[in-house]
Amino acid sequence: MSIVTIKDVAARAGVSPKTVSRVINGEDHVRPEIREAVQRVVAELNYRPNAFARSLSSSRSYLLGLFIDDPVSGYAADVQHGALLRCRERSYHLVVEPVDLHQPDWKDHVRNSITSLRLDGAIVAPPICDVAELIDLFREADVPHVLIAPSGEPGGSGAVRMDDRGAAREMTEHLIGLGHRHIALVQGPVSHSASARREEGFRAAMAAAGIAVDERAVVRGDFSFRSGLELGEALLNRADRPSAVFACNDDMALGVLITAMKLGIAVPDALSVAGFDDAASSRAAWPQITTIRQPKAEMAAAAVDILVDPSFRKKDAGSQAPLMLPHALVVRDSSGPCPAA
Amino acid sequence: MSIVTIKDVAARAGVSPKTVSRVINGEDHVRPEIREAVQRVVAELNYRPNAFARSLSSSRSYLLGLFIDDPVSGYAADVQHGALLRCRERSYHLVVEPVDLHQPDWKDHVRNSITSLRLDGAIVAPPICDVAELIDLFREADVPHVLIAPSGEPGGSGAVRMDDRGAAREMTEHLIGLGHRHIALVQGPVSHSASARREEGFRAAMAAAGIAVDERAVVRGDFSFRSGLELGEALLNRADRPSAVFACNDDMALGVLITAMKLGIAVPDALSVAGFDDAASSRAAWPQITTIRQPKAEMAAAAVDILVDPSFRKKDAGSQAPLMLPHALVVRDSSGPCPAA
DNA sequence: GCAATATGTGACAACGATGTCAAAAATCCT
DNA sequence: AGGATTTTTGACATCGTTGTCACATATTGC
Repeated sequence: MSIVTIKDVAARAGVSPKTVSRVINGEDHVRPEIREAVQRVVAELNYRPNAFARSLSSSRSYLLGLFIDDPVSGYAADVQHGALLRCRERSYHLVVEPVDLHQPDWKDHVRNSITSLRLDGAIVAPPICDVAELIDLFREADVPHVLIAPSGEPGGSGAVRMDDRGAAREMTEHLIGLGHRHIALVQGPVSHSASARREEGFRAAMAAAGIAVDERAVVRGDFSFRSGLELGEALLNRADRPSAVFACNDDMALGVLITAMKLGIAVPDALSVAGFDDAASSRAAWPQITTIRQPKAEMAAAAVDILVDPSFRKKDAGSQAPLMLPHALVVRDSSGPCPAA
Repeated sequence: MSIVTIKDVAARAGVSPKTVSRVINGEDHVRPEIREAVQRVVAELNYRPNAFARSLSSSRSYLLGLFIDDPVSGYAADVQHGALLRCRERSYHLVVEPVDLHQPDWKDHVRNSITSLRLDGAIVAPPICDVAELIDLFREADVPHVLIAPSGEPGGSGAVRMDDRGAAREMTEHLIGLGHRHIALVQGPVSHSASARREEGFRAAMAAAGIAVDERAVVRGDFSFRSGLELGEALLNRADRPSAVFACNDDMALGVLITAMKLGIAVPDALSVAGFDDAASSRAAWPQITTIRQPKAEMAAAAVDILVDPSFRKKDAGSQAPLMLPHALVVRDSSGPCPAA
């Protein structure tokens, strides 16, 4: 027989299905000897509970949804991997749901996966963790959800984040410490709320060092390689070009780096470039890019923990402070002493 | 009431649940007027069938598994995205399952998802689509499965592939057409069966042009950026260095490109570099890398189609010829005329 | 107009687990 | 020892859908 059911196990072990169920789910009130006997039979028969039957009957789905804007990005891949492995440890499953806000029916897709799959919880990645319309969908359906690096205080939602402000400040201090005074900032898009926090950190560090920010050297990209290319060109062709560029993600930093290369500006000798994210591209560049390591996988794993942890399911969920995970400054070869200094 | 069941719809429409079921599943034998009436009620009540109940009852799970070696790679992301979107169109769901052959219990994980989730089908990405032990797991469980770009003729399994041999041949011909005679080949790892086919294509083109292959310039990497870096260094430091390097994937091509840059060798003026894959890195490099566009998302989508198509479920599944999807030569800036020519 | 066939429709029993609750067994008290 | 607990166990209903099969209603052919 190909498919082993709980009844088969029960029959073989000489107990009722319910008792087998108890053993499987690690519940109390089973005599140790019986528990062992059942476990032996489970192993013998190689029995695996049918996830659907279990979900149907228990009204828990053992399914978590990961809602992502752009599932092809490296950021998404890291987040997904972190969530996936933790789900596996907890014997949950993960369903990845791309959310394309440009499509008119994106809400239907989300509602569909919520109700049809009866998700036990949702993880919402940036930048869509800041889309109120989306979050409301989870609220309405009463689905516990954790936001990764959201903008504000997420009332009623769980949240996991890193200290974007502090990290940007550290990076800026690193550049200042190398003697740089004229530092450009390549901002991220307004839609990513982390952008604003990184800018804050940058300005805080500059202010603390008593350096005035050159406002014409604070420009805004869209986190794409291409925008880094374009903004780098604008920035580096100026007569009084900055001696360092801090880009708010690695793809843009790479764009700046390559522009410098095209223009014959040596990095890091004539120009320092810093990124943010520790994406694969920052290591596959030459020179390798100094950056901030974001705990992407760790944040996702923590989000899984929060959702799976029964204590989170209580009513006072929203009152818990957002979990803050540590980042790290990764100094590589694209940043060096200021030539003028 | 928060949860709408099929009974609610049936009651409101004045028919039996079974009839509603028929409408939902697009079955025959429902009078058009009734069908419409039911559909109206479904829309009104915003009813979504409970996926678990449906699966339990019908013994179809509407779930496909995607088995991937390294879920963080860009290749995986593209494959996953292609599969995901097609699944959505077909109203299936996708479960991503990382398979880490280094972990002793990888088989358990796979078996677990097969039996516990009752997968309707499996998609197996390279390189693990060539792992017989894994494929046997699907055979034993009688799970329809489609391999993406497998090595040999997959007896009993479905397959979707591209013409690696032809593509490599085209790329080599492109280089030869630019006047190159001394062309290096940076091979992929033996574990990736596509590697061998790409080498074949390379040799075929060279032979057809009557050019002898410099065997010392045929080296093997592991598809990583780092290996491209190292092999590039070995290749380009030789006295009689090749005028063109054809790397079997973009990451390695990027490694070669960056080595050339370090050594002060101008690309494409003094050296042409070609890649394979059309990964993001090939576009985020400078100069942008000439490469082969692999139909990654398309292969994945086709795999979904095959699995969902009932005709595939018939016994003669294996007899169908593997589906071949078109690639494209993408000429960008890293390849140019041979300087010596 | 009356069999013989199609075509709709619904009752009912699965699917394989868990929740509830009551019965049975073991343990604890004087 | 015997009643009061506590712990362990299983019968049975249930989750929300679909498969099966029988029935009711149209359609066809002669």
